[in-house]
Amino acid sequence: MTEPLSARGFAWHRIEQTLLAEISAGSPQAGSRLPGEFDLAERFGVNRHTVRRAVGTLVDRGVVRIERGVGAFVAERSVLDYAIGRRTRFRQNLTAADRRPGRQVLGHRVVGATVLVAKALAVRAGLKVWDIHLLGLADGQPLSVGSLYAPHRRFPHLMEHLVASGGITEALSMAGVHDYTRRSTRVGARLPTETEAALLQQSRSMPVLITESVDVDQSGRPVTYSHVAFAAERIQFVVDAQ
Amino acid sequence: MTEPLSARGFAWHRIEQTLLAEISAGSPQAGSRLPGEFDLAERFGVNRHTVRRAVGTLVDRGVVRIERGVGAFVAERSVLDYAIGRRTRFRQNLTAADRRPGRQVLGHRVVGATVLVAKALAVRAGLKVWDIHLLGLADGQPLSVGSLYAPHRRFPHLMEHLVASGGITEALSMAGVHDYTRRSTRVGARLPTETEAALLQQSRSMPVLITESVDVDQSGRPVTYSHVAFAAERIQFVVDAQ
DNA sequence: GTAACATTGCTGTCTAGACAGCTCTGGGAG
DNA sequence: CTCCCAGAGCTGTCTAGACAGCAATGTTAC
Repeated sequence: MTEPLSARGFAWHRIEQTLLAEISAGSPQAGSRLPGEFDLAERFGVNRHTVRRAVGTLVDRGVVRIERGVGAFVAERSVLDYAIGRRTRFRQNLTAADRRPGRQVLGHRVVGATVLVAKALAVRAGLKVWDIHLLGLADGQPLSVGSLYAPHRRFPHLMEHLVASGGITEALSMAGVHDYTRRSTRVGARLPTETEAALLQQSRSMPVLITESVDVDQSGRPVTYSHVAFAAERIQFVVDAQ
Repeated sequence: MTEPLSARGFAWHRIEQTLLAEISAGSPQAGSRLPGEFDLAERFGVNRHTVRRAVGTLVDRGVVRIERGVGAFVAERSVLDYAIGRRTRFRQNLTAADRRPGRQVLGHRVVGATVLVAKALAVRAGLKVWDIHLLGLADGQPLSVGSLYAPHRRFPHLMEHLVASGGITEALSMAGVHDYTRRSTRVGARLPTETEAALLQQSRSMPVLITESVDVDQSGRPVTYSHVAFAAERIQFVVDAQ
């Protein structure tokens, strides 16, 4: 919910800060359960709804995770370093961090390129392109979700290759593109849509990092364009000078 | 507040969707005022608090902006493209986008380098370093807030130079570093702290993009280390292959 | 032993009302 | 004419209570 800057001094804010301090101090350990709403209300001498307000902001911050009908738990997390550079590869990045990579095709279709996609792929608007909806996993946990666009004419069997090999690099290789490099990446952040939050299994109030990227083949010709949302609480991008 | 995935079907969710659709359709134009809480409550046949829940989620999404004592307004925004590369410069990026750049020193002190800062600057932990708290402005509106770290021994008069010139590039030049390049940048996203939200004049539920960067001089020696939070709703990073 | 059921404890939604605090506006005092 | 202040209109906080819905537990019937 909205949290004005004048929040200091209000009961719910005081309770939020107290709980936050206790969690930081390790009193309710990561993963363990918080007292119930009625217990907390009694402890702080306020109504249950005021406690709900305080705990709600902690959920928004990602400090606390709530299971309906069960209780509130202190959240736990770990952040992945994801290198962005000329040779950005999902699989490579994850194995480098000792995480088990996973790809899942959520759906695919052939559509006319929008102006944005067409510009990125350097084709004319309306040209048939693949739109492959992909989920990226790290150790089985969802990490990214987004669309991969590629010209259908140049890669008519891309989906079959993708299904057969399981990796994008491999699928492109089967299609004759044995090497590709990242030409540009745009990075932004926003709150996720309902669908994104559900697929990433994260709260709607935790941000997602948005990347829009173009990969080109050895001759500099655009091969794929990707629009991907990453769970910001589980990832961090690293841009090194090349 | 927390928004479970089973939200569909509840009154507040229905109201949220209805208002969202109307805003998307342009009925309450960007910048214009929404009806008051009592009016909306009457219109949807619910209690005022249920309307507040719905509007609150729209505020969290950045669709609506609330001014206390006045009313709720449809938010409007514009996103700045900010290039991240070897020659990343705040002033340059802004003037390239035809925005008026501004810097404001919020405070400065000399501290012992933490392990993190020491590692970035390639000095021993505990060495005296500048910690200059800076606010970055675009057309007078706050865009970024963060700390700039630099070895105090090498740049004893950095603050004076910064005040005299107003720019980091200029201040470093006066200290003998006539050119520097970005060695690495880490990009992440999270929700802002209370202070950050206040300084950036944004909602606590809108994400900030976090960059940690190291600039090096021509000999490759680290010059400055920066930890900066950008208002994600007003900026987008562009990483181009160099 | 096991499957179906009822109970218990918890979170989620909604209503109703009271009061505080902020912003703007209009009227009166100077 | 200007300044100040009261009031109107609005959002923010908190209380109180009711009921729905979910999950785990224990109990009963087979």
